[in-house]
Amino acid sequence: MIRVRFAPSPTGYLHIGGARTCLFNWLYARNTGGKFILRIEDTDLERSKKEYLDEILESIKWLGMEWDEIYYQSQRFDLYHKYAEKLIEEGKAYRKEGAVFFKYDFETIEIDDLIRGKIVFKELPKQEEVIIKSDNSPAYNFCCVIDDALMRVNRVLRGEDHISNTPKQILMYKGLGFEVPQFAHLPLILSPQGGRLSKRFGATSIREHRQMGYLSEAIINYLMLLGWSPGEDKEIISLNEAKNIFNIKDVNKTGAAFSMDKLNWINGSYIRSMNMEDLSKISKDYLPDNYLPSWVSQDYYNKVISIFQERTVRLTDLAESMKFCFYDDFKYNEETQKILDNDLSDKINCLIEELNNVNNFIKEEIEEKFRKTAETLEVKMRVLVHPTRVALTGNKNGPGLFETIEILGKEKVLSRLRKLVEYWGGINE
RNA sequence: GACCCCAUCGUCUAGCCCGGUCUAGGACAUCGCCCUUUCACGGCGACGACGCCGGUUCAAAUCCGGCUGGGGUCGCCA
Repeated sequence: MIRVRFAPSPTGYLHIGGARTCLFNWLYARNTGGKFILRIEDTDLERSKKEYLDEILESIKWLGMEWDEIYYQSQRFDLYHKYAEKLIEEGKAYRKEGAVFFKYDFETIEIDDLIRGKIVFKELPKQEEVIIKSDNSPAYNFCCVIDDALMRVNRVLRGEDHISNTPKQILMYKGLGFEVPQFAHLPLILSPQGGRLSKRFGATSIREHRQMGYLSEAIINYLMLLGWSPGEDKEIISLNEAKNIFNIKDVNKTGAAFSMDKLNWINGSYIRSMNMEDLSKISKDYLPDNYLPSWVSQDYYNKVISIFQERTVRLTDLAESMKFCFYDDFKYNEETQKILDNDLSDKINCLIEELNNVNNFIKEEIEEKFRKTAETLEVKMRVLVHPTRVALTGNKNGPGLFETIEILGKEKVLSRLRKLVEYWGGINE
């Protein structure tokens, strides 16, 4: 049975790269019917924080993954010390400057990487490696080897940045008398410019992306596409579908640059495909406190959401774009004012009258009235449409005007149109 | 600098393992057209890549070598 693990260190929030490593481990385990282990590498007591730990666990779950076993290195210090003692007794390690060093002889090391094939190290920069630090805490490479061996991890999938750790670790496996697992080094996720994904590039944590209005399905979908392809020109794919066809052999070797544009596209695509109930519910998590006036009914809210659904890229966009549906007190801005340069009071007054006569206030009837009015006044539809949109929404573009009118309702529509006429009156005085 | 990894459109990729089906396919982005009351969605189209040099071969994006370029690691961090 295949046993893989994701081993985050709770010294920061779960970032994009970590999430992708976690994802590929998860996919590999689920595809093969193996086990997915989570190991918290909290040996750095100084930098490890409970806050980070909680967030990492939360993010993994939020992304839709679950683990079969979880371990904490901070609870296993005795174990590491025991093995260190054993190595000392066997003459494979020694104490020096208050620390314990593992010593190894120069030796050619071969890694048979599942993704890269054979990797050969002809020499190593050092002949010793700290395994117990002078403050008595165990060092990374040592814990990693002991845990992977004891947890019976037989496939180690990790970032390419760990390739250079691998020969040291193999030497430790051998020194400890453990069986060496198979390794697979995943390509790195690079910044949009191609360099290292770091602070320079705005948001790196999953948490931040969630806060920015990205859906977990979109993030996970996008991450999957970085270094792996489901084939058949498929781009939108769920975690569940992916787990059925994932194969470690199909993973690329090349680093992949992170593209916000593509993530945005995928996110929009998922938003568009959501059902009303789900979108309505989740969208509320992204509204500022006390954003919705008390008079707003669920039915009205849903209708509003429905006209914005196909033009929403991130859930956080909604609060701003929907504003005119809940508030009357918007101003015509500089850009929209240009559309109101011509005083069309007479024409808009006709329109007000016509709309006032609509009994069944639905978009078909409303459109009908618009066409009729335009025809009577011998003007193009656009002459009426554009100023009306500005009067009703404050913006020069947005959802279809007739459905917007239907949703706003006769009362709001007429009062906002009258306000426009007043505005023109004010200018002319 | 040493060691290691990588190399197809601007970006993510398909194809490469098993050479001919590739005048290299798809997606994002960009641009244009259509739909249309605007934006968006959708549809159609354009732009756009096998890094370079050698070798093997009747034939190379595909195999081999070198070069160049990019990336990673060189912590008593993980």
